[in-house]
Amino acid sequence: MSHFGRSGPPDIKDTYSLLVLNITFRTSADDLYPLFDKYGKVVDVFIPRDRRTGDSRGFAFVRYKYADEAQKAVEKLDGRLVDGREIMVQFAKYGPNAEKIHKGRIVESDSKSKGRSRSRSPRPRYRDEHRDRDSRKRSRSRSRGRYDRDRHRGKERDHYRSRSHSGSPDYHKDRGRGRYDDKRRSRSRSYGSASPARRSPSPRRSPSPPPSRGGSPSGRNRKERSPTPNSVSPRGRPADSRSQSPRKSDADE
DNA sequence: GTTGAGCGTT
Repeated sequence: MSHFGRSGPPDIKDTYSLLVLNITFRTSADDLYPLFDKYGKVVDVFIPRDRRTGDSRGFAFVRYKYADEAQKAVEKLDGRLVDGREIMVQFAKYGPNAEKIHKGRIVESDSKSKGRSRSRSPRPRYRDEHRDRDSRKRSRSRSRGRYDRDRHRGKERDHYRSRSHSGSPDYHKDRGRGRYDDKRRSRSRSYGSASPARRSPSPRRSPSPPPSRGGSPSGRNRKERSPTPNSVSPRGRPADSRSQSPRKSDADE
């Protein structure tokens, strides 16, 4: 039975939290308890799950009674194949008892460990090295982003929709910001990738360096505002094909 | 039914 996490935190005054990552979405605390308990005294195993779906997030927290045991479990269970997947066990960095861990310095060396000649591994993550770091980072915006975005977007949109379809300054702001960000990023990349020297042969001599953000927006702003201040729509948006021909549904909705 | 970097609840 999984009485872990359901009864809440038993006692974190003298327990060390271990973070288990890379676990399968089907792995439960009961499955990790015996595995971790074998290496030391596990006080509690908690696996954060989604409130809406109730599915595991893919990581679990294992609380050990002693640091030496926890460390041992980390070295032993870290990289262990669980449910067909290699799990990553490491000391919890953030959490309710993070302070304790930081103070106790369990990861470094304890009075108990001191006497013991334990050559702790320099944490050589062969897995990470083998795997492409870029790919990892890129894939990062998938599961998490999806959930977060879906949740936030749906809520916000619903809220606005519920209130009124007209008068949404935030909506415009959000959209403009997103687009601006994209454009800026694209340009920024071009500069460094295409030919920075050509665009900026003498950066230090240049009296007006490329404004990144807030530095001197007048450069771009003035350009749009100076030429055709009257052309701009009353809404404050320049003539745009998209805005010029709004969908009927837009007005309807 | 899917996903895969990270940090936690009664």
